[in-house]
Amino acid sequence: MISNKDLADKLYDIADILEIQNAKWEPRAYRNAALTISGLSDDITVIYKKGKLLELEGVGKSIAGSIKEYIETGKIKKYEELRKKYPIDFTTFRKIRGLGPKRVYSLYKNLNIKNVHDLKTSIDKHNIRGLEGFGPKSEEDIMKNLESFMNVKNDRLLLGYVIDYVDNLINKLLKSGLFEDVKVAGSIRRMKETIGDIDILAISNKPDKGMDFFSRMDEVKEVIVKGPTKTTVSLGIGTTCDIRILQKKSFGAAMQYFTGNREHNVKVRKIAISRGLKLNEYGLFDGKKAVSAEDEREVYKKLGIDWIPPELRENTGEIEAAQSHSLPKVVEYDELIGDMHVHTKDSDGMNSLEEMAMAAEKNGSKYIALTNHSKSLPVARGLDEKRFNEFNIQIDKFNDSERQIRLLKGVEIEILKDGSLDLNDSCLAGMDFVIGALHQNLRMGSKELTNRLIKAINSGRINTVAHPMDRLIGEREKLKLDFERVLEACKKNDVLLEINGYPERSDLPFDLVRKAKEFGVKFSLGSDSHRIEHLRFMKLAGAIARRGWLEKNDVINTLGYKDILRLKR
DNA sequence: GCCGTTTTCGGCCCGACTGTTTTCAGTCG
Repeated sequence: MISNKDLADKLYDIADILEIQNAKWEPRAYRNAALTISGLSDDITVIYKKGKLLELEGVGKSIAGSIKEYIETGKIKKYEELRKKYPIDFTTFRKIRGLGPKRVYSLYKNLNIKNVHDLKTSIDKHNIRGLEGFGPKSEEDIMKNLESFMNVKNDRLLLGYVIDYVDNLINKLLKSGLFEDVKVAGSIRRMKETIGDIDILAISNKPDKGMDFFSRMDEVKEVIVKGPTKTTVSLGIGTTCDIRILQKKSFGAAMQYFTGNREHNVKVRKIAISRGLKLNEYGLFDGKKAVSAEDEREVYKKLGIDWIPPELRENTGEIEAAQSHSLPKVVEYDELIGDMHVHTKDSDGMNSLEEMAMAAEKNGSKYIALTNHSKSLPVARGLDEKRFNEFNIQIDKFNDSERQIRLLKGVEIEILKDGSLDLNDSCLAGMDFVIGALHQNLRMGSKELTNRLIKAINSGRINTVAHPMDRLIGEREKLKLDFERVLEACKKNDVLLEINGYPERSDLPFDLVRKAKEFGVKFSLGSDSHRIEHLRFMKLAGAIARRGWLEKNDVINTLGYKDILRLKR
């Protein structure tokens, strides 16, 4: 079985080699195809079997042929032949900053450097300086970048743990008095679950001083590039940060330019070209005249495109929808008035019922569901029927008090190995909201696992499925479920799917959210809080909902307390 | 090699920074 990543790497390698051979446009074509494939949510093999390769952006007859060949034989003849001529580890070299195909080739041609090991040896012998186009500075930079490549775990950071850090950074910049405005763009503005770097845009009349201030902040580990309009640094938290300083009159264009993912931006710029205009970070231009620049909405409008919420700017159809004025009105963060997944210290949380309730009320929640674990999850000190009944009496007492916030009696119940539920029916009858969860015995075949989950969905006892894919970003892959069968069962039984905002989980993933919505399934959002500081993860769940194109009616957290109670099973 | 609301041929997103050049190629995002 081949992976999308392996295929994309091979296509990128082909592009690199073709570029060495001075091919003009083919490298770009191969890179476009590789980019599309690495961004797919479906397995390329599945797409191939459906006969839909040619529908992929950037994949034409020739590349589709190569993909077919790779899936069927495990090899691509064109790739093998090119690699025979250039036996270079391009895939690894691409990850080292400052080494593109041309310089990699020069190193190979002159010093027979084929891989990272060879590179290290040549650096140690100072063989690189003196090469045409390389000086002592180049050698030093390559050494530094090689070192940081070997040291840095190439993990992307989790959005949930970066947001506050970036807010703090921005506040420091604003407080310096050197900037009129500072905003975050890039993947953080899109609220992507993981981020590769931090993009900051700033307005300043004193760009030189502003750049000096920025590059000397405590958070900065090293300055990578520094100019009057653009500076890149690496930060102590293990990521790079770009800052661009602009004038107020072009800030909207810059926000547009630096927010969308690459494919989104390329497509929007192409639309500009098709209208005889040019779009860059300084504005939308008709010749030399700026048609619009200060306001982001205006930039889109002038291109005949409705404004697109940042979370949607991934080139997954949002541009076409915005052109035909058929974008969904995605759910707003402040429409999410309750949190449907909260733990207390009665199972594995850190705070009491009262502490969680009051913190949530302070955050603006109208209600939260207290959903502790059930007895068959001993590591989380799961509750049995008796303890749940006692706990629910505390909830009744709290709800009788004068406080504004309301608590729902809930449980995150174990779906046992045979698909049955971990608490008896009379206990479940006392619950307002039941979350079914798979936590244990996950090493079973796809069919068995799917049947187990569907049995629970068919039970008529659960409201939603906790973190349905059970993935942990960077640690554990998604469950091998037959997702379409799960969706059918959910729809038939009016069972929701959870969007779990806990950063490592971020589950359902947004692309599957969208698929589930198209199926007609609805959603419950939860922070999966285990302490009061986690309650803010509701916003991350909201972001995933928006990234999955969900509207107000797709999400139960937009309901009032009384309507939520009607969901009781 | 890919693609099409000016096109099945003739284009292909755009600009900043760096080091090594002496006006620019390479790299990055």
